[in-house]
Amino acid sequence: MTVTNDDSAQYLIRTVSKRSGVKSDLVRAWERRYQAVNPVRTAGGHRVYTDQDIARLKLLNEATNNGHSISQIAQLSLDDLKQLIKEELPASNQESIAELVKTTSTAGTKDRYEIAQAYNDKCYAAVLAFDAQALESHFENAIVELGSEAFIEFLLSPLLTKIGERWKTGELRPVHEHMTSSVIRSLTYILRNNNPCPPNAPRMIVSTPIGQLHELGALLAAIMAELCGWQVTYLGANLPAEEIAAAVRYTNACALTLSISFATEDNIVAKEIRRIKKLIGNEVTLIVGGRAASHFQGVLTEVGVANIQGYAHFRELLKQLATEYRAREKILIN
Amino acid sequence: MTVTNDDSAQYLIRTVSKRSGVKSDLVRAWERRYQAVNPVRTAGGHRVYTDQDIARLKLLNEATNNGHSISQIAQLSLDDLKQLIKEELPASNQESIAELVKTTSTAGTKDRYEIAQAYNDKCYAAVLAFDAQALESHFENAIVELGSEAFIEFLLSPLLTKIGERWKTGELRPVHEHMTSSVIRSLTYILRNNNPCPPNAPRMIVSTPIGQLHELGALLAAIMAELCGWQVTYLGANLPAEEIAAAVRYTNACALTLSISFATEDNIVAKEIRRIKKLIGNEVTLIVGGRAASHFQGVLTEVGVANIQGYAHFRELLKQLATEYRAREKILIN
DNA sequence: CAAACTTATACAAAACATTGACAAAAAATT
DNA sequence: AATTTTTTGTCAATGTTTTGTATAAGTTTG
Repeated sequence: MTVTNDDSAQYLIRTVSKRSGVKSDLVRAWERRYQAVNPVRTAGGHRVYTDQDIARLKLLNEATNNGHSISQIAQLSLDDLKQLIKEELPASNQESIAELVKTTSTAGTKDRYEIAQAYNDKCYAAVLAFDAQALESHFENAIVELGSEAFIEFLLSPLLTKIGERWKTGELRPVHEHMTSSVIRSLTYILRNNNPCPPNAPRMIVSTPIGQLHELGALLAAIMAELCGWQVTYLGANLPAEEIAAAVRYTNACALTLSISFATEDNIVAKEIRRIKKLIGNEVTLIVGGRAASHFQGVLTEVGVANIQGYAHFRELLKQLATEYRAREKILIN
Repeated sequence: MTVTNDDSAQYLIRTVSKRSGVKSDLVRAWERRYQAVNPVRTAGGHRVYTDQDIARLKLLNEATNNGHSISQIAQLSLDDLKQLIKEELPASNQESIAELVKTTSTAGTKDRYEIAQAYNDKCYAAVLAFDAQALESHFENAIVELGSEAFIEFLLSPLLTKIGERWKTGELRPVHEHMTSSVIRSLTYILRNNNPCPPNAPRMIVSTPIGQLHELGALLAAIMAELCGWQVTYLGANLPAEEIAAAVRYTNACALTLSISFATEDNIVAKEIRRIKKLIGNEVTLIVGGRAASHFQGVLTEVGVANIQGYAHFRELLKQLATEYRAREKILIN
């Protein structure tokens, strides 16, 4: 959440002073005498500071209050300053420092997978404990730390698979899945804002056919599609063929993704898929995925639908289709 | 996200000034000096603004009142501005300023109602056109302009009622409701962050009994409860009694709210309510509301549940129960 | 035509910059 | 221990920039 974007927010000296606790005059003196900060200037000459500068001054202030002489520490790096404070204050107000450390700690690509693994354990524990707040909090941190792509590939996708398995063994109840869906649904807001959808994005509908009550797979599909540059309308689970087809019509979608995660012995799902295919026609690409999709292989091949095989496959398909449809759009315009 | 849709541009500078709290002259100055907004012009040269512009100016006003210099923030995106305001709020002795801002820049309740009315029309049009993006955008702007409370009371609540009615007449299809639910679900993230839940908030589960597929009412209840200081776990629609009761147990919730918006002739709902009541016992307060709740008046009185009568009633009950449970908590601690 | 909008220019208060000075505290030297 | 020197926070004087507001003269709108 506390994403420090160097370009986005810049502050004048008054604000910096308020936030860092160092008086304006002193900020200037520290700059003049020891180059403690290097603010850029406006056309008129006013100093303009970044979030990092504020963090720096905050730490410098704390260090000087602890007895360090400003001339000696003014030019230290942010990390060195954090180290300094950490050693000095073992017990007291560490929240602010903890936050500062968090904002600047950048994960190397190497340990991303391990980080995701750790989050995975924490998140699953939160699901098991039915702690929605903890789950949301872990997700938020993970998105910041891993980035949207890695978040989905290394955390969300495996986690949902795990939940699906544990649900079958009876370790988790349906409510666990409902609660998780609810949390993930509200997360889509963050993910969407991290990756704003391009202007000419192709449209997609994501849902679940009637009888399929599990929406985690569909949610994952929707999030992935948005990250691959689609403009997704997510409808939730358990919708009859006519409704899904109506949504496709209304939005002029060029693709429809259905998630099937539960194998039923009746042939309702097969019937629904046939009806949907008939209603949307051949112009709209129908994609079917999910844990139990292969159980209905017969129908899928019958109506000519590729069965999605895992994360990478879906991603590839999404990107390929997106470029394809964008190209077609261009031709139509010209 | 921040698609400036020229079609929706419609306000002249006088209206913009009133709604945003920024004087007309200043609006023009901010545009001239810093390109804070880019209104379209009429044939004659008059500026025409969008809802987004209003939201933008409102945020800019708040930020400058918080000490940010207009030249530094004028070109930030809407999201960055929201972020900025959010970061400022937890800072310590700013209450006085925040209050001043509230009292000076907030539209009166009369104006608010009218503003909400305008948004209501736009939002309903977006629902009818099945335009999820437009709907979300309108909601976001409305939250900035009206504040969370008024947003719910004057916009969300009437809108959902309207949707329910139109659904019955056949003007809207079930998909419309699903799409709307989806948008509102992702909105809960904003609303939750606007009103962070207090540390000792009593817990509540919100859901819909089996057979009740409409979740709009439940969503509204969940959002309202969160704004009244509850820590809500939202489970979505159509859950069997055992699952709901399990969620209550897991979370140690002291209240359970069920929404019933569709009157069925079978007695499944009545049965489910009886079972739920039995499972959760008398320690947990059961609240039942929704358009069709009165249809089941018999069961409700039988198990001793108050039937919610409208927005104000529910709000009162929520606040009263919250203080009650917090008091009980205190006694248990001492 | 009147009300509201436009541009352009002007103006003053608040905030910022620079320079230089000053005194208390800390450190070094005698 | 006493004295000198350095460090460091604060302040004052003076000029510039930023920013909200105001005025004047012309144009658009209903």
